[in-house]
Amino acid sequence: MNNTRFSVSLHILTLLARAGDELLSSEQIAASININPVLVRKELGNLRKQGLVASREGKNGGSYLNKPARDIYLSDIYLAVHQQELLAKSKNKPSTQCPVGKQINAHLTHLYNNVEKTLLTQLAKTTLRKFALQFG
Amino acid sequence: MNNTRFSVSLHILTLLARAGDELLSSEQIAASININPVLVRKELGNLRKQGLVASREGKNGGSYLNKPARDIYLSDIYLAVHQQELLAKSKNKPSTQCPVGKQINAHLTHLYNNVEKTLLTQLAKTTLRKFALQFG
DNA sequence: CTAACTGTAACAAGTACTATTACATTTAAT
DNA sequence: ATTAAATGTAATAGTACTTGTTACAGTTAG
Repeated sequence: MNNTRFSVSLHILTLLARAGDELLSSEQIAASININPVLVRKELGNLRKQGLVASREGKNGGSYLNKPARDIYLSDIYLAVHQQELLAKSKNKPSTQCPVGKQINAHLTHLYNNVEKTLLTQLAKTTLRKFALQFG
Repeated sequence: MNNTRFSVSLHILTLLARAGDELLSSEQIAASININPVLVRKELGNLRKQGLVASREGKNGGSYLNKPARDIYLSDIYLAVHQQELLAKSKNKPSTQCPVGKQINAHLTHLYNNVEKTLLTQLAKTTLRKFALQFG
């Protein structure tokens, strides 16, 4: 799993969960994560596309959770971040001559799908609310 | 999980499992994967360090499994590949001012450790023998 | 003693990730 | 209305990571 993007998204969502009704600007969020505000806005854009957050433009604008933190599962965040990669197929082109080479991608895909299913089940056991409550 | 290296290692080991007593050269393996032989030798070096394969230098040299394929679990391969990363800590430095920023790494680490444990359990359910047999 | 390998290091090329700059657009508040 | 503070997004630059290549010393079979 792409640790960086998942971590950033979870960090963002944790801040929003704790902010409640208050909107947070990309600058405030970026300060906590210590990354560039534009990256935050990009991740927010993705999370928005997945329906997890909403944003208000203009002065005093910012972002907030689009549904209660108890209804957001960590698996949702994983999926939001990995949506793209899941579709992207591997670029390696093993030999079509070799019996292993020509079948390996199919078998790897099958294996990865199973692993991912397990991983999602595991992540679905924790909600954003539960995660955010850890911070006291 | 770093798909590329895991895929390469599993590919290598599958070839070796099917080769039985016959040694395979890095060139033969590279041809099946369609990557550079030096990368194969690097991965073999790592797998050797983990005790999964052994190699013989010199003419007619090559590599072979260091234990029966039925005693190699896919989790062993995962661990062999990720040994380094597991130790490498994240380079992101969140704000120490923010209550979320200053604790997030600890919580993320805890979460990732749990996820990884699950993942290993899942991978431990399949042996290299079983995986290799799929290729008929 | 030669040919065919491995093992490694050093470097190059390619790719992906992250940061930065820039700016059009939107909205709140005065 | 005008200004100030945001978002949204594109384009570009810089950096880091991955993969490929070259080179060569060491090893072993025949």
